[in-house]
Amino acid sequence: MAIKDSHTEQQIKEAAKRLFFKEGRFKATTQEIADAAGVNRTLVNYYFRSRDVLFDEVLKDAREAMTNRLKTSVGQEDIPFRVRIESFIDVVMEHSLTYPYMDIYIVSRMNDDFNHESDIIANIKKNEDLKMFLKMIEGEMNKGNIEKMEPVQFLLSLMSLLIYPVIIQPLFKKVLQVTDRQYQHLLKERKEIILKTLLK
Amino acid sequence: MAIKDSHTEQQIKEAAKRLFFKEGRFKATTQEIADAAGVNRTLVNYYFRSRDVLFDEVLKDAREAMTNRLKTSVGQEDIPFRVRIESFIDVVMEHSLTYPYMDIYIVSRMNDDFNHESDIIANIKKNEDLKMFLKMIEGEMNKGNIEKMEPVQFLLSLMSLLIYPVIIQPLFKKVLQVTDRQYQHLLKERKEIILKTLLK
DNA sequence: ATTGTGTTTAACAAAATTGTTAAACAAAGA
DNA sequence: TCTTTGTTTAACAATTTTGTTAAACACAAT
Repeated sequence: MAIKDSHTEQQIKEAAKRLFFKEGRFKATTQEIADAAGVNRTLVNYYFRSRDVLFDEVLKDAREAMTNRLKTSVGQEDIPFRVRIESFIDVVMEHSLTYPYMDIYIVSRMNDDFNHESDIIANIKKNEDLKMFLKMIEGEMNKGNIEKMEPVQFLLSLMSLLIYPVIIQPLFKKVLQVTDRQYQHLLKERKEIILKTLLK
Repeated sequence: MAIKDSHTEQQIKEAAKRLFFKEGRFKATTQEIADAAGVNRTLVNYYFRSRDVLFDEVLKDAREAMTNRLKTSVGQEDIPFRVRIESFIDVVMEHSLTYPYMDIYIVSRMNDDFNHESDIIANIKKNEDLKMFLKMIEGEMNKGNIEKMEPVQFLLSLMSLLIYPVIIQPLFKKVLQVTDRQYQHLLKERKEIILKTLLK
């Protein structure tokens, strides 16, 4: 076997993640993915059985990477709440800039997939880390550090403020008539704004 | 000519809006649209030349409807800022609940359409109403009613808090393990939360 | 050198999707 | 009634997309 090329599978995955999650090419074909990876299209079917399986695998990968990054930074013990939130913002913001369309693509696939064929999507569920995070938020509310509300609402607001400006970027650049540079600048400023907005 | 059926075109449009913007079926085929409208598929091509033209027309319709609703409520003269914002929230929230995926679908189409074939998308631009709205926000910042920042950032936050929770609904219902009823309840509560969050 | 294993390719088949054409149809007006 | 106009349908053609198969290939181990 050709050891040098054992990374073909990885190249295909990378290309798929790029097209699906980064460039938001929701209907990228196997041909386009193969082209982006610089390989023969048949290899997509050789390594992954179908386009859907490929999608599910890269989705699983990307979600796991995300979860791990959150665990090792936000999940640390004995750090003050504010630092934890800052950490959360950093990780999610970076992830969101790398793969802006990941979550939206999941939603899009959920909407298409009314037969519930995807195990990966079927297995998305509340995990312990999330429960802990929500508990922590609740604690801060009781301490009076955050406005009181359902902890889930705080999480919703936080995620909204972080992710929406990134996914809506192409449209807002036109609507607001700002250049790419200007918009990137706006995004960078958002961490401080989000902190001020949510942690008064 | 059959007067009774002059609404066929409208039925197709309604079905398209429903599938594209409400149900988030991004890759809905002309057949699916025709089925949803209860008409023969060929009629889609008869009334609209192609799927893309149909998309552009319903997009144009939906955006115009939205703009008009904003104009007649938010755009009124001599109303206090807070009422104006409340009005904005009401209109955008209602629109977002009716057509959650509209903006995202536009973005998705912009990402696909690197040849810039769509006039409707090409013609999206900053309008006077938006400029006025941003000016008004700036004014309130100077009066000290809102945290000072780029007015555009305020708009971004406002839109994020309003729209993201709606589009991410299918995913978050799974992640948070809440029922549809519970999530709808969360969404209803958001108006107050957004007001408290942004207009301290 | 040859065998075996995993990789890559081209050729093929099947299905899905789109758009066109020509004929059938329905109703209104001459 | 007959003609005209606009609507609807079925049949067709073209294209795109997917997935399979079998052969070619490369390399490692024997």
